Amino acid sequence: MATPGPARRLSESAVLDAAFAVVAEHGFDALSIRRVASALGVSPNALYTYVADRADLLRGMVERVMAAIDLSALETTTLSPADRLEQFAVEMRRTLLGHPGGAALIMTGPIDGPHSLLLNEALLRTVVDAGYSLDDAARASYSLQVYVLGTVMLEAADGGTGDPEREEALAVERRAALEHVDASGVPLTAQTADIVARYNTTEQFRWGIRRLIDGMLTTPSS
Amino acid sequence: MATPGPARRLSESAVLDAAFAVVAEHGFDALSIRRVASALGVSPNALYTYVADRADLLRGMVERVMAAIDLSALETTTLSPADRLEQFAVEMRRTLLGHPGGAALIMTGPIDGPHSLLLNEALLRTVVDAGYSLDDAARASYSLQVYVLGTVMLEAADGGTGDPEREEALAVERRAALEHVDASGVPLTAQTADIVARYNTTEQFRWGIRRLIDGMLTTPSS
DNA sequence: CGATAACTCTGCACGCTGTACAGAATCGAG
DNA sequence: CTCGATTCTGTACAGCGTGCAGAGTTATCG
Repeated sequence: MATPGPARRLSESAVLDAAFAVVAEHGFDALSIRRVASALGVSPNALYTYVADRADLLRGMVERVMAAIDLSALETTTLSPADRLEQFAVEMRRTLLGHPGGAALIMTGPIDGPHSLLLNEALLRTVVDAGYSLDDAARASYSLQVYVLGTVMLEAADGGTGDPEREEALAVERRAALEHVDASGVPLTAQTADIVARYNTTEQFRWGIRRLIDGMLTTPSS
Repeated sequence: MATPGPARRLSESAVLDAAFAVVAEHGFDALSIRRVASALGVSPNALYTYVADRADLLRGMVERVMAAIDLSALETTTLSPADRLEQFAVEMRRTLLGHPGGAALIMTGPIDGPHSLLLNEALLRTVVDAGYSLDDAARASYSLQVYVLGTVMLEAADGGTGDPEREEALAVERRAALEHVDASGVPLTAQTADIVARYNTTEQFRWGIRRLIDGMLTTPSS
């Protein structure tokens, strides 16, 4: 080894593993330096060898989650560019909601790590392939990310996990809750309760993202 | 008074005022029951008369922020429905980013208070006015909220406050940071650095929300 | 080989958090 | 006047991030 001192007993990767394990078992709110350390059988301050502070730990976790997103739908040339974008968006939403703490993590700070750049790059390639200018491709790429991340945030706040069964259960629950809303001030909302209850579903996500994509890919270049 | 016991020295409204004052002065991360209590010159536990717990305080604050959003653009019948939606979206983003802690607050839990319902209702009216079915109007209303809230979340994580000057300063800063990115793996991102640096600006927001709106209002009913 | 300097990890400490619990003070109703 | 409900204070506990001092381990240099 090139450096003096005792060999490290852990690695940043092991710390991240433990952090995700804590989130998976006890939930994102229970994530703490002390808990991760105890899961690793190590004193809390030992972690500061591997991460600068709690925020740095979160950055590392965000990077992991972003890396877990499968970009391959964007390269599936048998699909139209619009279909590629839609399929990728669905995949991105699914991954973020399914990953333990994924949704909570994307809200903890800027999303600008290496894997986020790669994701942006893959999106850019797809839109450019569709025949759009680089500038418009960049704007479209960001808008798509906005939509996906916004969805994930709202669904996570509502308790969603990406699991279809849970999605269905939440929709039923939400439908029941809407029965108790006073309809007098919000008649249209009351009339559309069946739709409102299903806001946080894959179908609604597809509905919106598809229209965003179509809006972006049909408007002539600015 | 109908109830026994000493008169209340505060009100939920006063507690919320103090909470926003704390956020305005010390930032959202410094918001705590104890700080709010001390700002009110009262012991921490006194707040529990007015709010059930910290989460309940946050709920109240979210409600306040949602109430601050001006819905009048949606009723401006001199504009086309699409223009009304766009103008409202811009206003909603501006309000959330400008309100102290507004962006952070919308990420703290579900957004389903009374004022959120009113906002949804006003959106529904506008889309229905444009000639769309109630069901599509509901879906469109949610999609627009997703886009606005997603934008606000990402911009807030990046340090945005809705202030145009700050927006400009952040764009310059971000442009400089992109110089140091290794362009080899992400050539298109590097080529579009001028756009990427301006992702979190009002222009980019208008670009995206307009295309979402157009995509929603031109696609025939499902 | 022995000294040195670098490095990892532990233990203690500080100030902060939300909030449970007990009790004092204050009031309206019987 | 008493009783019970209500508001607020004070104390206490378990937990948090992390600064600091020191013990132990190791590669490199004289």
